[in-house]
Amino acid sequence: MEKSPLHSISEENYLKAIFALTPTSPSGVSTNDIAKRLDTKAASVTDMIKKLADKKLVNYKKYQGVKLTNEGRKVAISTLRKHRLWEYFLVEKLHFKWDEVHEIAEYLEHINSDVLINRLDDFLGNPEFDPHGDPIPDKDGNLTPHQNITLNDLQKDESGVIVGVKDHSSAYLKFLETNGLLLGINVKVIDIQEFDESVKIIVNQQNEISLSQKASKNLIIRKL
Amino acid sequence: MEKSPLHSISEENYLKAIFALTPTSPSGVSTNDIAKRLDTKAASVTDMIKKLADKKLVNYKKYQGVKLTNEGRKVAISTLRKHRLWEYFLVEKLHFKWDEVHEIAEYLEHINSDVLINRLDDFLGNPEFDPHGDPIPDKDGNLTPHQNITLNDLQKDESGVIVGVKDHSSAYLKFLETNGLLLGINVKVIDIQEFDESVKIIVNQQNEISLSQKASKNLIIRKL
DNA sequence: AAGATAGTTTAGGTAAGCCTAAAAATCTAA
DNA sequence: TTAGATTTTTAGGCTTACCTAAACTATCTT
Ligand SMILES: [Mn+2]
Ligand SMILES: [Mn+2]
Ligand SMILES: [Mn+2]
Ligand SMILES: [Mn+2]
Repeated sequence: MEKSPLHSISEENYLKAIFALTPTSPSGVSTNDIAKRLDTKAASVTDMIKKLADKKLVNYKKYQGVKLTNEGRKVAISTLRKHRLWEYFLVEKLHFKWDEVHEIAEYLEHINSDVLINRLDDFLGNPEFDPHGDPIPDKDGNLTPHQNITLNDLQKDESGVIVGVKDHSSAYLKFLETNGLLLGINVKVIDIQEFDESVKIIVNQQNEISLSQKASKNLIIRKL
Repeated sequence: MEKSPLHSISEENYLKAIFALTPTSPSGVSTNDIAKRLDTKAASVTDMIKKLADKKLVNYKKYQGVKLTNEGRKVAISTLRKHRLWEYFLVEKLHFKWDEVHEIAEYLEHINSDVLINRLDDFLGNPEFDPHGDPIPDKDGNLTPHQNITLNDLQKDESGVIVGVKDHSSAYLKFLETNGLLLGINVKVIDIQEFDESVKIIVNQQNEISLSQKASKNLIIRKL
């Protein structure tokens, strides 16, 4: 008798997607949004939602969108924990760049062994944030949510420290890296253009660069 | 357009099983042997063998058993490399015992990223042997085969060093551990019972213990 | 309030990887 | 050398996770 996993890889990916989309659709995540995020078709999403509802991982009423149950949220957070710990491992121990780790972690996150992930956590020194500044849930599923102030919210002459990114695309992360915009770096807004909301900033009290609104609204900041 | 892996997890497991069974059935590995090793049914094996033959990973003639092609052997060895490197990681970095790592490595071995596995290899210091004494293939697929002399082959008063195990079961590994029979340990045969081929040995020039033939023929030795 | 449109579900189908039961091939041993 | 046993293959089914096309529901526009 082989012990089969409680949740399939697909189920875990759906739960994680619903969890991620919940803040912007708290009244119910739509079929289409899930389909877009998982690069699949709406009909497939409806299929899977029914299975998740049968397993009591989501609450679902036709045409009303979907919400995680407590149990579903637990699975999503546990998957996030694994994803972020593996990302941290890849960057800190195997010297990957922060734009190279997401895809590999998409696979590693589905290795389900509590012993494994807790030992990895200890081996890494119980890190609080992943390489993109996202908080790593602890083994009891506690997740300190990000503050949501971005560079775009700063006024002229205000400064802050980079603590995370909202856009995890390789293109964006590479762009940040070439401009020295890494976690922990100090930024000060010295000018804001009205017409396109682009900002001129000083990076680390040294270089002066200018960022589009799209770039600045994806950079999470702790105000100083 | 998602890039889908060249070989499925199932395909990799079949290729690994065929590779492992080849030494004892060089003229062709039988359907039943594969089924037993993978804990599946003969009919399922026939299905998969056909798929592998279509992909030119094995040569197959009905009722004649199956042999790996060069390409198939490459995939098998690459999977072994991953399996053994992850086992080494689990024992050396996460402090698992040697009897606890196999199952987890069964999953980790299917994460297919050359960059990942080569960086892991470097991080671990390019180990040559896994926690069970099995050789780890290098990145070009070179695999130094084990010598096959076991404790059972030693004559009275001969001694050797433990370099591996043939039986990887948790029961056997735990038994060895409680008797101090670990890799690198010195053993000397001081008596052999004719009637049941059990041996009395001295472990590490200290403890005297007695081993059944079943126990001694699964312990790989380098003669001194 | 009705029709157009956008979003969602259903219907029906596919491929992978497994299964049981039955048929066919091969091996073994008298 | 041939009957019986064993092994292997085939036939037909199942589940998961996808898909397209068509039908349905909800929402927006006039
Ligand atoms: Mn994933
Ligand atoms: Mn991340
Ligand atoms: Mn495996
Ligand atoms: Mn091993």
